[in-house]
Amino acid sequence: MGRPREFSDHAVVDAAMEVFWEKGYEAATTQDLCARTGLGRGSLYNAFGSKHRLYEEAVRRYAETKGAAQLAMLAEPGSVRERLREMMLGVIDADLADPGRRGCLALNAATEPSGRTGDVAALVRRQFADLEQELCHLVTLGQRTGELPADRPPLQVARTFQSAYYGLRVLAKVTDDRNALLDVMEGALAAL
Amino acid sequence: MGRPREFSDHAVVDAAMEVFWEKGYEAATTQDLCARTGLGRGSLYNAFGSKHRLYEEAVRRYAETKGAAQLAMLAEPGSVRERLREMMLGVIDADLADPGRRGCLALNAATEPSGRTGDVAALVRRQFADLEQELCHLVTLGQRTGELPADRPPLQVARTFQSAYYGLRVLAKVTDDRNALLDVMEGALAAL
DNA sequence: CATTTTTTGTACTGATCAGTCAACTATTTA
DNA sequence: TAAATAGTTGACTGATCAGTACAAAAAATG
Repeated sequence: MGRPREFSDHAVVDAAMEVFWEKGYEAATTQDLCARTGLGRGSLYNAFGSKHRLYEEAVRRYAETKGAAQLAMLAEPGSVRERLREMMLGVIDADLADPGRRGCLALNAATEPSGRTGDVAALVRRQFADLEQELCHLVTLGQRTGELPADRPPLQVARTFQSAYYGLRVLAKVTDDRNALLDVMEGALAAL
Repeated sequence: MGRPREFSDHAVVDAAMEVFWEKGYEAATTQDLCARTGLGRGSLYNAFGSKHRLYEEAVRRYAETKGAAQLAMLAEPGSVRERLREMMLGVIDADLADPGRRGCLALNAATEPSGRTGDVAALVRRQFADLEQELCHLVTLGQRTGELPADRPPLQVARTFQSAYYGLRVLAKVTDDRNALLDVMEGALAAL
């Protein structure tokens, strides 16, 4: 009861996510957030309490949308190598095409001091763990079907691939050298 | 001529480096920098001009000290695998032992928006390139001596290893799971 | 010793920060 | 329609920000 909200929570968190994604937590101002979300200060604080709580929501939303989409992509049909190649190629193209070089919000949050404690860190950990699990599942599958050599523990292989993947996204932050990124991809696939 | 400085530039930049390393660029305040360096605002600004210029100096200093030390470690005697294992083990131990989880300053700079443009980005790029080159040299050496299989381009192998290395440092930011980090190491070494 | 040059310490600046508050508006409920 | 409830608005707060101004202090130069 009472006056209804004039905005959709999802849309507002999506907008806030964009701000944090572009600027990081520290550099994002509440003014930026108001401008992008279209909300006044009062509404923003009434709905989310603080800049940091909104940040948590944004990271959560990132996991629910972008993170989930990536996991879904990995679950599509095709050989294991094809799917992993698809994922990395998609990231290379997306990162290089983005003039703001925002990269991966979860990775950004992991690196920024503000995201290394409390709820944000927990969200990031979970997102990392989800990817690890999906990759491990894929490697296990590939080993079972004979597509991949089965001489090494799937979890180890998955974790190494995941590391190469995050390293790739770090490199993509500062380099324009597509060939370097493609080398990372080829090497990571060859290491399976 | 004129009054001599009461401080050593190196010592001051070292102190500033610690601040930026712990807090990142945005969250580090000029007050933090004054407190840690022991300089007054006047001296700091007279000597370095701005917070951002001091940041540049700090990143440069990081490359000159920590970065160079790491490259030197890779050049020590021992088999290629031994040296690479040493490097990763050292990083795992160091990162997990650091309560502040500062990680690698160059990597932090690469992900923070402030470090993705201008001189700081150039410094980070160079540091990445230096490591790539040293790794490539090591792989080439290993392939020549027969320690490593020579069926893949050394540069590709080096780049993939480098990516896994940076990914490792990202993971170490949010996880305490030493086994997960060791898996990354073992997998990266197995992929050589 | 007086002048020049540079550093140092500190008080100060305007801007901007995250967050608050009270008046006002819109809706539900009785 | 009147009371209750919740959302919106924009001005406001004190704190803190990066950076500056300036006078005092310390050295070099003549």
